[in-house]
Amino acid sequence: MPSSDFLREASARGFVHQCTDTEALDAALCAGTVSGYIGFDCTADSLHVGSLVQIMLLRLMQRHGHRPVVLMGGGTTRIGDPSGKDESRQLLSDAQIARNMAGIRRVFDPFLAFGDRAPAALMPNNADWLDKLGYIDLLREVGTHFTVNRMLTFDSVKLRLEREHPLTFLEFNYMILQAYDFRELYRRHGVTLQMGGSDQWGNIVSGIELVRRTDGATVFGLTTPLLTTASGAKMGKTAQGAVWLTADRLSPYEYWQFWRNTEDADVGRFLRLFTELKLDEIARLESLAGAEINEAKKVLATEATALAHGRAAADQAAATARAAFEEGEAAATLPSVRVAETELEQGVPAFVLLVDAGLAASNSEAKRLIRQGGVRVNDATVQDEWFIITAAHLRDGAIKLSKGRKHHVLVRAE
RNA sequence: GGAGGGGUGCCCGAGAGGCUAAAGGGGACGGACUGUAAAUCCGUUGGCGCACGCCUACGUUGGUUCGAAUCCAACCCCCUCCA
Repeated sequence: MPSSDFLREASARGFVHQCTDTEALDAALCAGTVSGYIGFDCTADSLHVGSLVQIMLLRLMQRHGHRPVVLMGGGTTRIGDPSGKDESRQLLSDAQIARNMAGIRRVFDPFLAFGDRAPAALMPNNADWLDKLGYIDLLREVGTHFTVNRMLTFDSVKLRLEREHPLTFLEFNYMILQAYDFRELYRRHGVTLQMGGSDQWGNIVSGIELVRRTDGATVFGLTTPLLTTASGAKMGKTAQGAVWLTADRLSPYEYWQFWRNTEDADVGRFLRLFTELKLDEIARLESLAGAEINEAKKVLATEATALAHGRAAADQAAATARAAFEEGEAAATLPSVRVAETELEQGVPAFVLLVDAGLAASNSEAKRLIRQGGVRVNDATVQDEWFIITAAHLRDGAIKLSKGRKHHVLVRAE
């Protein structure tokens, strides 16, 4: 059992997959403030739940008085992470990267305190040092510490070679750049811990060794488990796409819904990782049997939403869902679309409204949905694919349009 | 630079002149069953005011043909081996 608060809670909550030296890290955490970092690529202007474990881990550090460091991969993104498959990654412009970085910064605001609070979070950008690197200098100074023999043994490399999938030299160099990042953060900010997903293990270890060889310092690495749902699916994909952490990409209500629809078997694990409820409370919630566990899912949804979007938005999302699902009412806070009043008075085919409301991608799809009995207007199933919706369907100024059991949109006249 | 293999729908992957809007699987969506869960079963899965019609689609551009994802040419990209 680790004696540092941070490590003890991190392992109890399921954040720890592997650690380079648990005891020594634990001792360092007990001795004083530790700065730990996780790197993020700047390939989009927001992050999705796929990164949430890492974000929560940084937050956990800060809660226990340590300094979280968010490394923006401004430099590495200029090259483009080659780990994707055959897709030709389009190079992002510097302006786009800058924009993405600003967007990602926003993601962290609710999770970390950057200001002047004691161990304020930092957000350096590796472009600050990578851009200036001279190739020959790097080879002489860093390259000598890496043996190809060793590099070939890393899983990321080995798997590729075994499966006879191409591995570009650029990709092969990635671990060197990442190792360089670690050393740079150690030198600039005294960062002694790198965290990341379990797939980062090799890269992290490389950094640790580089720091030890060139600077004679002992630094640590810690990885989080790879997250999949209990039924094996990748975390964070939903009908509409990725589950984004910012409201401009995904509304708090939909974010809440995502967590509400967690599989039974994942509830306990997710409560530990993605909420800050006490562990005994979580134990109680996850032990709920049968339909009771829905209560736990609601708590999970509300707590997780509160972290990303604030308590008020989370409560409102919960209330909206309660009204829509448990009372069968059209809560005024459901997502809504506006339609011209005149149009509504003349009557609009239901399939057209479905498309306008974003519930269907095309008229064909909308009609298909109706044919399959998946569409309801004010909770009455639409039978005819040419069904016309008129102002007469308005209830309190809105029409509740539903697709399937879970998707509701209010159509308002204007 | 040389030799060979390949680029198909959201993804994987069949097809090798008309019967192909393109098998099969995955994913996704809808329905049934439920608990806004999982598993299971059924259905759907290019667009178009849309049932036998039109348009768009098998790397790109041209060509052969009554007719091309399928044949030919050039080009682009990827992979393997050789130099």
